[in-house]
Amino acid sequence: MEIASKYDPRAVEEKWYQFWIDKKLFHSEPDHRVPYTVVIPPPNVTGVLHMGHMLNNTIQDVLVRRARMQGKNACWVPGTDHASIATEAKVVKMLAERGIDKRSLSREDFLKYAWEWKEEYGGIILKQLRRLGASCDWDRTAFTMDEVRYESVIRVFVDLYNKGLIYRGVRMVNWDPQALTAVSDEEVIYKESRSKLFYLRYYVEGEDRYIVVATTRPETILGDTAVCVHPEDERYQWLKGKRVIVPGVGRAVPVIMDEYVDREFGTGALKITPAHDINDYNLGMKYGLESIDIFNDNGTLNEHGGKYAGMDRFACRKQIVKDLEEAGLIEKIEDYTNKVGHSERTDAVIEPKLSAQWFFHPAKFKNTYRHWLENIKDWCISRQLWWGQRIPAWYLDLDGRVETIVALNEEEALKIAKEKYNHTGTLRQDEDVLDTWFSSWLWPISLFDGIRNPGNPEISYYYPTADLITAPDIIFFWVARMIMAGEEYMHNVPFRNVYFTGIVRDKLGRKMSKQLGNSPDPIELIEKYGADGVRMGMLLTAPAGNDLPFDEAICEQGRNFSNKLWNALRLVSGWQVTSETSTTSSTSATGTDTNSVAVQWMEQRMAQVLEEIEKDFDQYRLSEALMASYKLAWDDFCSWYLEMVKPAHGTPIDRETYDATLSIFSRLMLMLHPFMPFVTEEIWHQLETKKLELRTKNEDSDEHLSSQLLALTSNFSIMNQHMLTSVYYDQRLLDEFDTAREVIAGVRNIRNTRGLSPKETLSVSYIAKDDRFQVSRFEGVIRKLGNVSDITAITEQPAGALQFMVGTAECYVPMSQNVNKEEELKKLQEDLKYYEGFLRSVMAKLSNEKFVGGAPAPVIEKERNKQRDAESKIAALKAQIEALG
RNA sequence: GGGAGUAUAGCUCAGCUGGUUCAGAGCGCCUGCCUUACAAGCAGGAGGUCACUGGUUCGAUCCCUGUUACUCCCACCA
Repeated sequence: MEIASKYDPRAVEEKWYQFWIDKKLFHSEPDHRVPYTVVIPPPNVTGVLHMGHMLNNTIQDVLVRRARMQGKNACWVPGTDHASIATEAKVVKMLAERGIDKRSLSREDFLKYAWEWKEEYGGIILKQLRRLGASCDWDRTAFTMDEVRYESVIRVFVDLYNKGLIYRGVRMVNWDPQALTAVSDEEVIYKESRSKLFYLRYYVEGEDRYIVVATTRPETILGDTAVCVHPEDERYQWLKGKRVIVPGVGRAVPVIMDEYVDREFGTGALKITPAHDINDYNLGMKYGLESIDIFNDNGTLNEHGGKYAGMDRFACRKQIVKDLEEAGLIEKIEDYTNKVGHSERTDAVIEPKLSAQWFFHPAKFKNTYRHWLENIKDWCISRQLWWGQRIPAWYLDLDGRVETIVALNEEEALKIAKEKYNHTGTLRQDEDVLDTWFSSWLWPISLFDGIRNPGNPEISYYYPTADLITAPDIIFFWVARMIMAGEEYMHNVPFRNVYFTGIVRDKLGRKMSKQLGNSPDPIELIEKYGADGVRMGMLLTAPAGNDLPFDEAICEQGRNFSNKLWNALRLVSGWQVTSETSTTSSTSATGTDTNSVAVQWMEQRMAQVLEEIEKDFDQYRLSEALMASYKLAWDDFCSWYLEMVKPAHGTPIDRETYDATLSIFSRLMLMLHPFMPFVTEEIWHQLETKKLELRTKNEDSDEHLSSQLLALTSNFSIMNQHMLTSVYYDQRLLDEFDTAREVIAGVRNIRNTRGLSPKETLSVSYIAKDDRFQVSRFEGVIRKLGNVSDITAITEQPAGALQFMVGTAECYVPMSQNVNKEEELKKLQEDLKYYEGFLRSVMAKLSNEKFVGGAPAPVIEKERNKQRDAESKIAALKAQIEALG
């Protein structure tokens, strides 16, 4: 048996992933089984794998693999998102690097470049997922802009338009001056920032008096069309009906009065710039104010900026402040902290801007999502980009007015134009594309072609999906909208459960991000610790819903665990098996009795843990389930079971125990497989091969048959074996083992503290106070693992022995040499003190009449038991102290 | 400004309907070991006023009041 002592994940992982792919084990087709569907939250097509994806996809894979092993028809559909803003930005950048200006290209040429880019870099993230072991059905890989998804989006747009849920209108939108597009409210992130509050003087027209107005954005005075005060504000009553001069601009604007103004803030006077602030816009509408847009799309000042035209908005702010100061129009400047909206995608400061956009009106879903969407607002779904689904709206200029035609394609649009307006010329299609979320909200439906082809066998079978695993920060972007689409088009929500993962943070609690550079490269981690190790690291730090402070050390723990399993395989593989059957074997005193009780115990223990794990999975407590499996494998199986049945050096193991061991080991691999797919597949195969070799060898079957069987085994995979289910287990046997374990630990502790060699055989005697102390079944185990020659029940405590307690039983280890009286006494005294204190607290309860009167009988009985146990321990300790002293 | 959550060992977290799974786990730490599967290992061990305060109760980590600290979501007052 030449097996390396260090497990090498690399070759194993490559081999088995290819095997799974070759055998098409991830592929799913509708059949008679119960479906278990998961759709991947599609990552950006341009993205690379980061730790958030690792977590998210590991969880999905665990659930999918487990469901598959439970006999469900598991279907995990992968795909990517076209991410219009992010991708278009990257393509623009790439073109710029090649010296090409986007504006010099036609839409078609630009899209050609974009597709090229997508083909080249688009697959990366999905390839990386393979390294993680993700068992996605790659044959179903989708893209939000592929034919099915593109058409689905267009159909939905047309349909919603016809239902009156989509409209085009001029509204104040969040403008991203870097990406040059509108973004939705959800895509604006407000960040606290230190800024200044400028107090500006607005002189009253034709008078020397002035009013002071506070603003954080002095450059917007160029677009001022009014000043507003509270109608009941005593300070400003004299301004009623007057006009004031916008400082530095010279324009006279009216003073209006509205309750909107907060009298406490600033000076209680507010300047109104309807084109550049949503609240000002509303006031402008109310009072019929003029709206002066002073910005170009890229955030520079336009012709309304006068001498500032062409300047960037922030440069302009500086300059205008300087100019106003020189003109004596600034009263004062204060430091001020406020929140400034930034674009989620580009981080540019958002500029409120008036423009014509398309909106989706979700009011009809208000009741359904009251708890999520208290203040539901219309969703701006158009984006001023080329990369994405182009809005299927065509415009027709008819004698000065514009008619809008929404249709599936140009041909349809032309037909409508002809029928409705008797127009036969060309039409102008809307230049904008749809928000990416407008395609992702259809994902669970469009993946199965349920939009274009309602009621098809796939959508009927796979929808609704089982679990959606996603991050909580896209509840509004994505989850809520998917539910809306599901109800609108499938009359059913798209998933049964939503599992919200935590946010991956670094050790300092900071969110992992590219800018901070605090995110490890997942692929490097996999190279270092193996995919199984990294998966385990992710899962152990991620109790459901919590943020996970990621620490590489836990991947190391995962790697070590793989190695531990690997070495257990090495051990078991090396054992020689007796040719005779176990019943006639009489190899040693600690032989088959010990082994058979060991097997019994391990079986019970597995059943017990299996029950735990099932409960954990029911509650999606994956890290608990993994931890329970980890302890079962490491502590119970390796540290206890294997040590119990391990044959003495150079001696063989009996056949029955060996078979049982292989079987237990193999089943352990099944339990662990969803968490650690690679190492378990490898070990499982080796174990199955071993089993088969053994069987065919022993039964004298012909070699041809056995090689055929072997070939067959090599075609099997652990991943579609049947997952174990919990069965009845014998709690009493488990309890007895725990007693034996404590005896062994007691003996080992004595060795450790007294510096005795593990090779020196000791003997143990005990005084049991009641039948809770049962060691007969596990005597052989105690002998073997404690290196104890004999275990004797006695009634009198022996002289010159060291002592420890297991429950209420006193255990003694007679010493040949003299024991250190001082030290032993000290130990005993400490114990005595503890139990006396314990007894006091118990007695305090029992002598409290209110307790005895008020507590239920079982509780009182428990207290009485505590009292009895404590008293007997105290008596025993006193006797020992007496004997020593 | 509105709402929600969290606070338990050095770290990350379990702890179901108040009382023996009530003070736990993993990692880390300490001590001793290369015991022929594994030093990526083996054996043993130490660590906590369950944030602070008051209350309910025979009894509180658990229920209630308040305080403090942190986190998240929503709104966005110039």
